[in-house]
Amino acid sequence: MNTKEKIVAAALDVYNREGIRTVTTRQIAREMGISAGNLHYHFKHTEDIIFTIFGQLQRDYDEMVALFDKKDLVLRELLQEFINGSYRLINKYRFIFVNFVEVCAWIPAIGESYRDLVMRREEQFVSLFRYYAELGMFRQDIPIAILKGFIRQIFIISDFWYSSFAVLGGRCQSDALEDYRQTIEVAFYPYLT
Amino acid sequence: MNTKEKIVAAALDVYNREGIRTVTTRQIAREMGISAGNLHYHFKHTEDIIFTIFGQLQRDYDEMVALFDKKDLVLRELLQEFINGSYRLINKYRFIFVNFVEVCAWIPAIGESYRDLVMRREEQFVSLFRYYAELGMFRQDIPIAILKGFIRQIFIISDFWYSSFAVLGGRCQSDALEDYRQTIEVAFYPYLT
DNA sequence: ACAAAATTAGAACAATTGTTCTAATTTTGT
DNA sequence: ACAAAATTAGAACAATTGTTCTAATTTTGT
Repeated sequence: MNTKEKIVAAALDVYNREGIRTVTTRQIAREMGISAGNLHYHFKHTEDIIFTIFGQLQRDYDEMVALFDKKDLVLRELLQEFINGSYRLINKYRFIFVNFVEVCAWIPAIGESYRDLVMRREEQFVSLFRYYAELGMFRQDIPIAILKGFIRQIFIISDFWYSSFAVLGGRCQSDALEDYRQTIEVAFYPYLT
Repeated sequence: MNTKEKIVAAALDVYNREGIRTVTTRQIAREMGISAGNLHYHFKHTEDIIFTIFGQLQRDYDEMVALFDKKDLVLRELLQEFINGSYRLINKYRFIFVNFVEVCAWIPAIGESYRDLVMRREEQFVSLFRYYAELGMFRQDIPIAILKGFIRQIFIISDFWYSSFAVLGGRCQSDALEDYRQTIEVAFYPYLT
């Protein structure tokens, strides 16, 4: 791992731990035992670090989705894979989810990139649900408007479940995954056959 | 409106507009045409302003709920009142919702106060749904675990819908309410009879 | 009317911030 | 082996921050 990668890893760690509000580039540098000057040699601006982290999140996400496609799963299996996989990402990059609006206002390219991702995701979900509806695993009597609303719901829950969990005072890791699983499953419950 | 109230109003306005990340007490003071020294005469610390705003949000919320209780509504009417009322609050205090985790980490009293509110809200919802289930307006066959999960879902959506809307690039006010209404209604859809 | 208290503006302070600059050291390609 | 390029530490900079201090002005209670 070269210095640039180490900076990204350290920044992710510190941001997750303390939030973007109070963390400084000096603190990130100190934490990893390099000078602030050196950090800014590799990343001229703080935004550049965060933008790099966001890029990593997107690559991780695409990788996860590609993995699902290969496996050809039953809907309930896919749901479990989705829960485990998305939880891992949400937890790994939680500071971004916790500060999503501010980050997008600060670095507009992240907002644009996210909106692209969401549009792709939405289509994937629609065709996925159609596929499982034909296999009799997903309800067939759902109007498209409701279906899109349901997908929107899943996005809100998966993007902001961590924020809610954190605000409610959740700490323990094992509780966290169970809480996330429960929340997503309940959202799906009325739509499964 | 005395100076103290004016400061709170101006702060709410500026925070909603620009987010807590970049706004300074100097900027709030400048915006309302008073000196920074004067602002800090009324609020020694920045946290005190935010804590006051959060107190206002809670009073507004309690007021809204009390209004519902008086009216003795049919479930679908109540749902509409809830959507309109909660939207008004979410929009009025949007900067808090957008920075909920950071605000709670910064000012622990807000987190504690919110957790109290959520516990009260949860009980209210359970007994409300029981009441409407007896009247045949809400499904009676929902296990309590699912019901609690559904309530959790509603909280996540109402607390973070704005964040999602903002990140998706939503701007226009009229679109916003419709989007919120649609999202909440779809969440309720499978549980109404 | 007038003393005491409350409010105000503006200067001042000490700390911190992101970033740049400089000079030294290390690594790389040949 | 050695010149050029990349990396590093640490000092330096200019701007900004929340907050305090001081002295003036305004309001309040009697």
